[in-house]
Amino acid sequence: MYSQSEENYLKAIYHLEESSEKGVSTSKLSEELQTKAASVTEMLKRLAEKKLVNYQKYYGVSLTPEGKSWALAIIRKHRLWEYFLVECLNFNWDEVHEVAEQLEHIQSKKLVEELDCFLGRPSFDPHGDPIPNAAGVLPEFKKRRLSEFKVGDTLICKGFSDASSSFLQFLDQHKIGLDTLVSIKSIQEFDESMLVKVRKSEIMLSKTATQNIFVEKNKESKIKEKV
Amino acid sequence: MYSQSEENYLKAIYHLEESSEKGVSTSKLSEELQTKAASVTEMLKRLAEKKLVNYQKYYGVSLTPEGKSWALAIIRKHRLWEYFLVECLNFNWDEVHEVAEQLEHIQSKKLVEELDCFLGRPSFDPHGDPIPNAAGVLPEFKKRRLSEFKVGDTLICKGFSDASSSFLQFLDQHKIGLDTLVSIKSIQEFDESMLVKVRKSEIMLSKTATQNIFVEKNKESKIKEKV
DNA sequence: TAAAATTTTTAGGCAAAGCTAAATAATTTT
DNA sequence: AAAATTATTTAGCTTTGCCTAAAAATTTTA
Repeated sequence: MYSQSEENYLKAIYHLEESSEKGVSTSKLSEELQTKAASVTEMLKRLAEKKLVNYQKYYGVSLTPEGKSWALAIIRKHRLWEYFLVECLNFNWDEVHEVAEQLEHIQSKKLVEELDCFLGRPSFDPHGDPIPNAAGVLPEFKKRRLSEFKVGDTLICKGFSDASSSFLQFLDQHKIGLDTLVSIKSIQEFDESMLVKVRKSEIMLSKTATQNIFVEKNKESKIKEKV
Repeated sequence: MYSQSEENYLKAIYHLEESSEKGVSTSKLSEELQTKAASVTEMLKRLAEKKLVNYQKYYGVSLTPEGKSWALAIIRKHRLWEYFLVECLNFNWDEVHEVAEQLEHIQSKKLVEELDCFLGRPSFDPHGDPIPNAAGVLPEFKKRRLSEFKVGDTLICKGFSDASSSFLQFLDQHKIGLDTLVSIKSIQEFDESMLVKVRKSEIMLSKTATQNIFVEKNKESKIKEKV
């Protein structure tokens, strides 16, 4: 339907709209996409003709509803593929982006829906970013960091921030990955480090670490609490 | 490394070299790729410069070892993705081609190797076509049709010919799919139809049907025979 | 508020990959 | 063996998406 290049522009505009109050300018886009401003201008004219963006010479650009919904569809694909790569194909979180950039442009409604289903309709990708559903709606609950919880809570790891490879290796060593169960045993007051239980063993996590681990409340553990 | 278009040419040349004794001509290629002969000539010159093909004006084209190995890499990806789509994502055999045409161009060594591993290193795709290994070597044993076997043999379905959708539905109804076990109970002499056992039930298959089902000898059943 | 600085757009090019029409080479027919 | 037919290549044009350099608009600053 649209070219890879056009899709990349839509995605970039979407991300820039999200991450800043002001509108999206030609120069911001050119930096994001690593192209020259002149090329951006040209493309914006083309996208405006296709009614994917509102573009006013010299005054920046915004997505139309059509453009936004297309951007969300690409982001959905990107994040589902990232999830697949980490969950099924043993990729690390810092390796998935490049490949997902390619996979997100594959055109097939059925492919996306079946992949989503195969993966168990995940709500967050391995970086903790929300995955829009087929209708382009983002999950309501926002991502929460392990550092936000208290002693006694049991949580399921649902994502990790882009982090140094040493952090990554640390998690790997302790076999902390997507869907790993973690329960908080104690919290040191002075540095907010946590002693957590993972499977059979107890591990000490610094505040830096707990801020970079995204989690969800464990539904099963709620049941146990009641019993 | 190479563009999608270049890869499609390499693949097309490979297939035409396989399927006919004579060399590959500009017109054959232009028909295969649905482009004009003039465009083919242009591309062949480009591929020759990159040492992917041997090209002699007016006398057709052939792949160099480099070109052949690249073609096999693409075919490997194509068939692995087809296998994935059918096995994991509920695609039917007649739906996979279009999507695999896109997926085969994704560039990532790790992706291909991990996918291969995830799928259990299959030797044949859902159409019964052989999948080259990472070194570009095709599986030795060639595909065999159910119709070639005799009473008492137990076999594993490994592929199905491109067939009518009614054949497809028939197989679906009887839950005959990839890796389904089939054992031959009896063969009618006059029309070579087979009575086969699939799980709990017995099914009658016409010769047309048995010729379109590709199978492999079941290793486990060999063991049972010896016991 | 006018000059300076910055940002954006326009104009003109380039490469990839397709096209049509015309020219040329190869093959077949007479 | 020449003519006719068919296949292939060349030449010139189109679109996409990028580039540089120059021009124009906007914003900042003095």
